[in-house]
Amino acid sequence: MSFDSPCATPAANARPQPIRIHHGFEDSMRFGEMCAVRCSTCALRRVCVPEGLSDEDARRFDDVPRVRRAVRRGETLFRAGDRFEHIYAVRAGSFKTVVMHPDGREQVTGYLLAGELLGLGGIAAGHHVAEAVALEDSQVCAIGFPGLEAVAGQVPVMQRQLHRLFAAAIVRDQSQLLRLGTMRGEARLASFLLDISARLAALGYSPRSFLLRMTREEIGSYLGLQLETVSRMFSRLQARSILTVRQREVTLVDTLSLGEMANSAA
Amino acid sequence: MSFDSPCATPAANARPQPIRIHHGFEDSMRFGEMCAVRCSTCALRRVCVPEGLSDEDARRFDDVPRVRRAVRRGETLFRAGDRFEHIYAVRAGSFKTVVMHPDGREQVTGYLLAGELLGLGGIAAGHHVAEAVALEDSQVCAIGFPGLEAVAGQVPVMQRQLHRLFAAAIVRDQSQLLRLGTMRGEARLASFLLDISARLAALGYSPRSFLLRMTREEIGSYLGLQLETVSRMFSRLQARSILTVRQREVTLVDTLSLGEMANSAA
DNA sequence: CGCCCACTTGAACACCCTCAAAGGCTGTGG
DNA sequence: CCACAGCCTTTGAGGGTGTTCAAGTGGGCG
Repeated sequence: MSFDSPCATPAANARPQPIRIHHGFEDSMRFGEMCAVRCSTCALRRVCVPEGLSDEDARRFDDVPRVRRAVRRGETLFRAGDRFEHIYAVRAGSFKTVVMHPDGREQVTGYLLAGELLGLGGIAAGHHVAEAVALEDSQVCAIGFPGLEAVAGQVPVMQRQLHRLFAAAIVRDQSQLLRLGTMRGEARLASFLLDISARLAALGYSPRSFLLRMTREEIGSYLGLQLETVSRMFSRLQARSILTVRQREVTLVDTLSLGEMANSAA
Repeated sequence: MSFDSPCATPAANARPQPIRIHHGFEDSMRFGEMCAVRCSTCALRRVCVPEGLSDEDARRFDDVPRVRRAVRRGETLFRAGDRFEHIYAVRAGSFKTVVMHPDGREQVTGYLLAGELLGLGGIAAGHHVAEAVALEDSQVCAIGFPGLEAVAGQVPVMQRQLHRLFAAAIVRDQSQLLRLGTMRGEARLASFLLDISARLAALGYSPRSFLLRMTREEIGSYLGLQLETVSRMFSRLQARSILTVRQREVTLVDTLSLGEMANSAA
């Protein structure tokens, strides 16, 4: 987990290698490779970086040590107990975060898409408490946290953005708590699908048809259900013509009914 | 929700009024009253404020606009939709945070004790998403967030502490997600009680015997259970001599068994 | 004292889990 | 290219946990 790639020096620039990453990023890189990058040319700039940075501030932000890193599907970005040094911005692909129970059971606590931040919880104790696993071939920006803090201290608008992203993580967790605490299985799934749909839409993808990157078991863990229950719910929703499922490909048909289910008391 | 109390000018100091606040703080104040305070004399300093501040930094921190405020039991500190302006540090007493569902149901998402921060999620959207309600007569420090950010930008150790407190909120939420996602009702209650016990111990209170400040209904909402189920679980644990309950007064007897329950798969 | 609210306890039922079996998809190696 | 293994997914049946509805008790406060 150390950044010893020959490419990881701040001055170096990515030398693209023709390996396709999903989600249509124009540039690509070898897996395991890590390259210095600049945010000013990043497609996700409007998600990560605050609007209206002055040229000088933007330059200062680009000076934060930061490397891009490709993570293959199933690989872990960090594990519980790893020393906290970086936060990670998902650049392409998707991740799950998993918390381990003392007895070995796992709980999926997060499902992260492009533009979202990973690993923030690690600041509390100086080491990560969760594990982050790529759900597909993905890319992240690893941002050295001390450097980021230093810049945030000098550029108020950066600091504000950092805090907003912290808060966004808290709000995400809270809405997940709402799901687990008050909803029936069916409503949890409906709400989960609508949430993903909205987040994909915000990234410019189709909110109607998408590929789930988690297995039934992972979705179940995330929603506090068993994998069989998740499967049954999908079948039931399809039988009611509310959506169509084929393996992990979901197409929302009746978004209104889905919304009612997510918000209904029963 | 504006700070227009005559006492709320930065220079003024508290004029104690003999109203008792639980949890044994030496100084007290009238309810609804808001007074400027300094952290350097606060009993919770070691929880809120980082260790080893230089004198100069400590002075700068004390300059952050900040007022103490007494909140009577049942009163709300902020509501969902309120503009986000302050974060609140619990000084004495306890709070719950509640998220409202579109259909009117409520979900208790947090149970906050002295030294913990309230309202952080509001930064994300500029307004609060949850509601905070005092569970007993309590006191908070209301800290103007822009001012806090300004000081954090100048004093790295303050900034680090702020981030740590952010992260602590995330970690708290994650462990609650673990509870709701993987545990049976009984294990949830056991884990909840142990969590409270540990947090009270950290504040110097007895970890063995304490007063729950939430009703069965609120505990149930927090744990994703019905109030009847919570009541039954308490009765069952008492029948097994693992604890004793009388209304809201709980005494943990067999902490080992409680821990096993919280960590067991079944 | 009496009201109200919180809490307790019981019984029937619903939801979801557990166990089990079978079919489908994917990737690997022959 | 096919065969096979392994995992993911679906579906069924039965049982357990927690919910819902209902009634009754107890404590706190006016």
